[in-house]
Amino acid sequence: MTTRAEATRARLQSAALDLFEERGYRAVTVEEIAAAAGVSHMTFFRHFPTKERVLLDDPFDPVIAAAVAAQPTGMPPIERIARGLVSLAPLLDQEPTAQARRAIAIAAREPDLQAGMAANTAATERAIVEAAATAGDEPAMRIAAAACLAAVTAVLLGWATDGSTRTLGELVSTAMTTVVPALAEAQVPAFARATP
Amino acid sequence: MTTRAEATRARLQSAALDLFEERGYRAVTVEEIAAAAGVSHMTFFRHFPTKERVLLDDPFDPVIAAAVAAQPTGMPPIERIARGLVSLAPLLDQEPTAQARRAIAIAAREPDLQAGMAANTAATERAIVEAAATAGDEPAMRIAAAACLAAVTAVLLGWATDGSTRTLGELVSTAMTTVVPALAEAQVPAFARATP
DNA sequence: GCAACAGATGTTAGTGACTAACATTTGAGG
DNA sequence: CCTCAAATGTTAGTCACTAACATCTGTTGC
Repeated sequence: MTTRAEATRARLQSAALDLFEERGYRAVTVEEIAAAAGVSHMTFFRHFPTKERVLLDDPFDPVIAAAVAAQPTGMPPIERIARGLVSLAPLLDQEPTAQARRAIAIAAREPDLQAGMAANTAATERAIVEAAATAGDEPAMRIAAAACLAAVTAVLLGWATDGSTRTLGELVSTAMTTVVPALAEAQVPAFARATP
Repeated sequence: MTTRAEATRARLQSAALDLFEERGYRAVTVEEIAAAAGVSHMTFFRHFPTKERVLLDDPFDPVIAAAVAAQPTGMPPIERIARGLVSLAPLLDQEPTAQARRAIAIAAREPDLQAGMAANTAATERAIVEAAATAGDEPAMRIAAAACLAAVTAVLLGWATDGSTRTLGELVSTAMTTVVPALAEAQVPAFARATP
C-alpha cells in the first residue's frame, strides 16, 4: 500500500532524473522538478531536504549494516564486511536497479554532486561501524569498511557509466573476492571456506 | 613575499575561523566574514568558491601525492602509501598546525560540513591514485588509499577534538605502523625494513 | 615625479536554494 | 455527510552565489 506522500516522492525522483539527464543537474531548478511532478516547490522540500538528495538519497545503509552485523564474528573485519556485502548480492539482483543506475551515472559526471556522493559513502561506512563493530575493533572496522566501500564504489561507477550487462550482485561479489585477498596479501582464502 | 591577495585570503580565513567558533558555521553569513576581514562579499568569493571552502581548503593534496609517488615501487600499494604518509611526519611537525586544528574541530561538529570533509578525503584519494598508481594497479591503489586515509581521518578527528598534546607527525606515524600490519594480517613487517 | 597598466577590490542587480508561518485541500473513518 | 489529520499550497522572506561593470592601488618604465 503506497501512501499519497510516497507516490509524490516517487514522482519527484522520477521527474528529477528525467530533467537532470536532459539538461544537467545545475540547469534544472527545484521549481521545474516540482512542476514536472505536479506539486509546488514547498512539497519538494518536504520530501527532500536539499536538491541533491532527490538524486542521492537511498535506503540501503541500514540493510548493508545489518548484513555485515549478521556475519559471524571471529574473522578479520575486512573479511566480515566483504562477506556481508556479498550476502546482499541476491537482493541487489532482484531490486529494480534501473533508476539507481541512471542516478549514479548522473552523479558521476556532475562535479556539484561529488561531495554528496562522498558523503553517502561516508554515511554507509559509519552505519557499518556502528552496527557491526565489537569492543575495541572500531578503528580496524572503519578502515576495512573504507577499503571495501572504495572497491564497491569503483564497481558501481563502472556499472553505471560503462555499458556493463552484468548484474550488481555479480559485480560486487567479484570485487570482494578479488579485493579481500589483495588486501590480505593473498594468504587468507576468504571465500574458499564454506558459506553457511 | 606575501602579496596583497594572499594577505586578504589569510584575513578571510582567520575571521571565518573566529566567527564560526563563536556562533557556529550556519549562523555566520559570508557578508559578516567579509566585513570582519575588511572587504566586500565579492572579494570573499574571488578567494573561495563557496562558503565552506574558506574552512575546508587545504593545499596538502599535491604534497601528499608527491610523497607517495616518491616511495619506491615493488611493494604492496598499502605499504607504499603508508610509507609516503609517514615520510610527511617531519613536515607536519614544523607546519603551523593551530589553524588546521581549529578548522577540523569545527568541521567535525558541524553537520553542514561533513559532506565537504568527505569530499576532501575523496580528493586526496584521487590525487594519490593519479600521482602514484602504476600500470594496472589503480584499483588496488584506490582501495589502499581509502584504507590509509580512513586511519588518518580518525587520527585527525581525535587530534582536533580531544586535547591531544602529541604532534600530528607522531599520530600519523603511529596510525600507519599499527594499521598496515592489521590490514596485511600482521605478516608484513612493514616498518622493520630499513627506511632509506 | 608621473603616466600607464594590471591586479585587486567595490557596486549593483540579479537568480535560485532553502525556510517559516499560515491557509487550504484531500482522503479515510465514523 | 462530517470530521480530523495528513498532505499540499501561498506568501514572503534570507542568504549563497554570479555577472557586468566601475574603481582603486601599487608597480613599472620614462
